[in-house]
Amino acid sequence: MEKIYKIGSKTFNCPVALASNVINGKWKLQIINLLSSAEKVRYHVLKNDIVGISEKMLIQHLRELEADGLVSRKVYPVVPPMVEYALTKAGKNFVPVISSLREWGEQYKK
Amino acid sequence: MEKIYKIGSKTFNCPVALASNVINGKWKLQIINLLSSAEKVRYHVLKNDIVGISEKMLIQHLRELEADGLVSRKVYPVVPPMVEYALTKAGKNFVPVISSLREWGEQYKK
DNA sequence: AACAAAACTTACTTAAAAGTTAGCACTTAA
DNA sequence: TTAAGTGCTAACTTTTAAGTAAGTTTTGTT
Repeated sequence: MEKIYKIGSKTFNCPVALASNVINGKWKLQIINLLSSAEKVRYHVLKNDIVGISEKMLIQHLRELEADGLVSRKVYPVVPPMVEYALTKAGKNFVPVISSLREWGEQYKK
Repeated sequence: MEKIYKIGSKTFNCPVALASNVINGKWKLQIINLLSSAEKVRYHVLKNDIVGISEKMLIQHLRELEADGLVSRKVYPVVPPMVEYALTKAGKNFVPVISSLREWGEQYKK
């Protein structure tokens, strides 16, 4: 019997392969990173703080993270629109990964 | 003045962006994961243990990890060939990231 | 009447990543 | 003489990711 790891409809044979798949995407880690800095973050804040990201990619990655259960989305029925993104439980569980990743990256500071 | 993070000829404005770039690639985390399981690992072991990877991608990712300074390569002049891959200092520094990633992934075990 | 704000959506193009198949080099063993 | 073992490389195709630019909605404000 083989160990099986599942998220949504995706199946993997090791936890690292699963995690790797979930964070695959040019901006995913940066999005999670920013979301981890506050309880909730509005769309335009994400857009402004992640340097270089296009709206298309931001939305696309947010939707994927939502589908994978790391991110939640709350819409307020106002005009102009207001949408807040936040980490779910699974997303918050991911924060230690981001922290160690950030710490690793710090060694390359110039 | 903006904080700048550099690895090779690549420049980033945040450590997470840098790390994200280094591990970008379908199999990179799995390769680092396997390399972290021993002092040195032979090419065919990597090839056999990472389910689904093609030789092209394995070599390509190994070369990129080498270029980014996480992996070292040692060739023994014998026949049939023998090549050992290992984590460098920077690669070993990355192991805590892999560990927390693996732990996060474990919650999806079925 | 036009414009601004916020959070998108759509259509399209380009670029990059990944997959496929085949082949090579060298030596030993069957 | 033929095959096996090991670690690749090259050429090519397919698939996926990412980028670009424009348009949409709703209401308040100038």
